[in-house]
Amino acid sequence: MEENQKNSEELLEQAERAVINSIAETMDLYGVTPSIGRLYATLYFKHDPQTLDDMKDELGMSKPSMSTAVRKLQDIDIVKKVWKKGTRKDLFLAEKNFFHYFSQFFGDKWEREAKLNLTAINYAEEKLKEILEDEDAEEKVKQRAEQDLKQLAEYRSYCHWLEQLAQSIDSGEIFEFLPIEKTNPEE
Amino acid sequence: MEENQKNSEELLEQAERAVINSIAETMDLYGVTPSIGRLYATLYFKHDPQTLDDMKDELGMSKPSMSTAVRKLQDIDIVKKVWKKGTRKDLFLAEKNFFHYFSQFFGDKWEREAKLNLTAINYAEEKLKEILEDEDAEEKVKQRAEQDLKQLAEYRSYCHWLEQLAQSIDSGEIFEFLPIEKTNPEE
DNA sequence: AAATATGTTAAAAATAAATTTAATAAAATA
DNA sequence: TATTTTATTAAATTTATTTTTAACATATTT
Repeated sequence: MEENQKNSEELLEQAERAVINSIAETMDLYGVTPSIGRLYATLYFKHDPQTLDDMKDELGMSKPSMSTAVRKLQDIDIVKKVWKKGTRKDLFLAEKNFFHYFSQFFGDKWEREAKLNLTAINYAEEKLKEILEDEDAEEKVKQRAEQDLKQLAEYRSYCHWLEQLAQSIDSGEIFEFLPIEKTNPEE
Repeated sequence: MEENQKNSEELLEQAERAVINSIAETMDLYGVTPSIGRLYATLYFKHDPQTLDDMKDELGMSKPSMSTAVRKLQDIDIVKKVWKKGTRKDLFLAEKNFFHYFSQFFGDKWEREAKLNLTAINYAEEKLKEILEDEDAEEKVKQRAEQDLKQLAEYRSYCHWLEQLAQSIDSGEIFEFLPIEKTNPEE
């Protein structure tokens, strides 16, 4: 029985460890460093809020590292500070809903990308049209301006599409097109 | 007239420069360094294929840098090597369809993320179920195993959803839900 | 108010990534 | 086949990022 208890704990450890590793490995996609990814993955399996000291012991890193890492995770809204009576230390809990995270992250990124590029495209189109309207401009330059304008029109389409996508994720509309399915185990 | 020709060229330069800067700035989203992003942005406005020497002159960097940068861009399929009679130097042309790029990039990333995590989730679920079936396991451990299983079921849903999304982008189905619109200028 | 506990900022150190120069390899011309 | 041109790899350098140690600030307890 002693034996078995030990075994169960080991199994639990193995199970969690496997998922922690894969989360940490894939989290670079969301713009966090491996260490910060690993911190999040570790918190993902904590069902009670953790202190900075807990984290530093768990990961074998310094406390300032934990402090900055956890702030980064708060910035991207996947870790929250919680309050508990009687504790002086700050306590943190991981947001476990990946959809929330996904939406936030890509929504922001795509919106930023679209906005920035659309601004540049608008500016460029203005200049290029000036060239086309200038009777004294060299033919070669005019041709190139025209070619650029054609290209930029396509780019504009793409930016607008990105905005649409971001918006449909933000509003949740996308889940009408691609519903979230409660899936059954074993693939 | 001399004056005006000069002016048109300047306008063209300004127009292209603005878009090059914004592309370079947003391209980190697609996992390339600023330099490589800038190289792509520069190639985006070249209507004739460019040699490594062209690029190195344009960006003021070394040839080996251009060589590795252009290979990276080939890897992610947004630059193609082209062949032209009579030239000994390699020639490269930018893929200008951003949808193509978007699909490729996120499709791959999301598929990889989903696959890797699903593998870990499957492994973990197996172990956790073993714990639940073990009569000698401590109650505390069993409870935690159950909690983990619940969490992982949600995570599995997310991974499957990601796979769906990747697939619908890959197949183009997503464009039925979010059509690409030919947009008109000035926002 | 002094002592202690906690978290954060700043400087320093360590690590990793990007870039260049130099060396090598491969291909093309003479 | 020797020479030249072009591209790539390897080593060295530079630059940027991450992490730590040490100093500081803030709050809490005694």
